[in-house]
Amino acid sequence: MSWAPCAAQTPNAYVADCPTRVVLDRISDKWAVLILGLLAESPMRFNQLLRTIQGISQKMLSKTLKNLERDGFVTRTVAPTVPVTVEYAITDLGRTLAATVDPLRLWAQTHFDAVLDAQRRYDASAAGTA
Amino acid sequence: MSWAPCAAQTPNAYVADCPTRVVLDRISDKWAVLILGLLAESPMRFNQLLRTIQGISQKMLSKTLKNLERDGFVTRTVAPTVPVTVEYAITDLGRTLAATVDPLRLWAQTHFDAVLDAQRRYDASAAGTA
DNA sequence: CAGAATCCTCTCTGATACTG
DNA sequence: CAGTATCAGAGAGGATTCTG
Repeated sequence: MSWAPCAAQTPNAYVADCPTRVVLDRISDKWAVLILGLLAESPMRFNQLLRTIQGISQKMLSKTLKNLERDGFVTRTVAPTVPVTVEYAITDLGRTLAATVDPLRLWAQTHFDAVLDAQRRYDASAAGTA
Repeated sequence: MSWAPCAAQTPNAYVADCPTRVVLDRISDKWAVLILGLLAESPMRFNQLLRTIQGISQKMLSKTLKNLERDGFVTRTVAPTVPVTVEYAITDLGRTLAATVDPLRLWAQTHFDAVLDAQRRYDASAAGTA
């Protein structure tokens, strides 16, 4: 709902770029990338993720996992043990996404200081402006 | 405020990865990537961007540009013409970010169908589950 | 263990009106 | 032209409670 940018009819390729927005929206999920990264290392169970991430609510974990599963990035496997056991694992598709997002992590680490510097400069001059 | 994941003390590298989150949060700004992409092609003025993007509100454009400027991704240049003219341009830092995000665009375009397929399958089976 | 359902708050965002 | 200020609605997300 409300895919405004998709309706834009400008000749610019970036504007009408819907698939990109879909992906970016998933990436922007505060926890999605984090979970994907964890699952890329090894499959995990629900409460295991809940404990590992620590800061995520049960609701958000549930919701995020559901989204990731829906997009085909992770699989959900239920083992009919006594207290039911559910394991989440990354898919091949999810793995390619994780691999694509990874450079962003490196960029962030590399340019983090530059960004912080820019912010400090901006805030300093903005203080005088206001 | 509320940087929960930063507070997590797990041994996993992904969890405490703050710079990544900062970058992802900026990327997740619905319009930030779009604007950055436009400015990467050529500098633009405020209303020019407003008209080009078409679907963004003036408020969001203003806010997003301010954020991008604060992070050092774009510059804001005021020309003291009769009705004041403001030009926004991408910086070198912004350009490296745009370049890093670009693979994500390609990934999105390449795997968009796979994601849609996964969603359809999920929705179909979910219908039976519910 | 692995969630679903409920409540409630707080932010994001759009629409509208005003300014230099 | 290039914004800022204000109001109001929608939705994200946390805390808590309950279930199979």
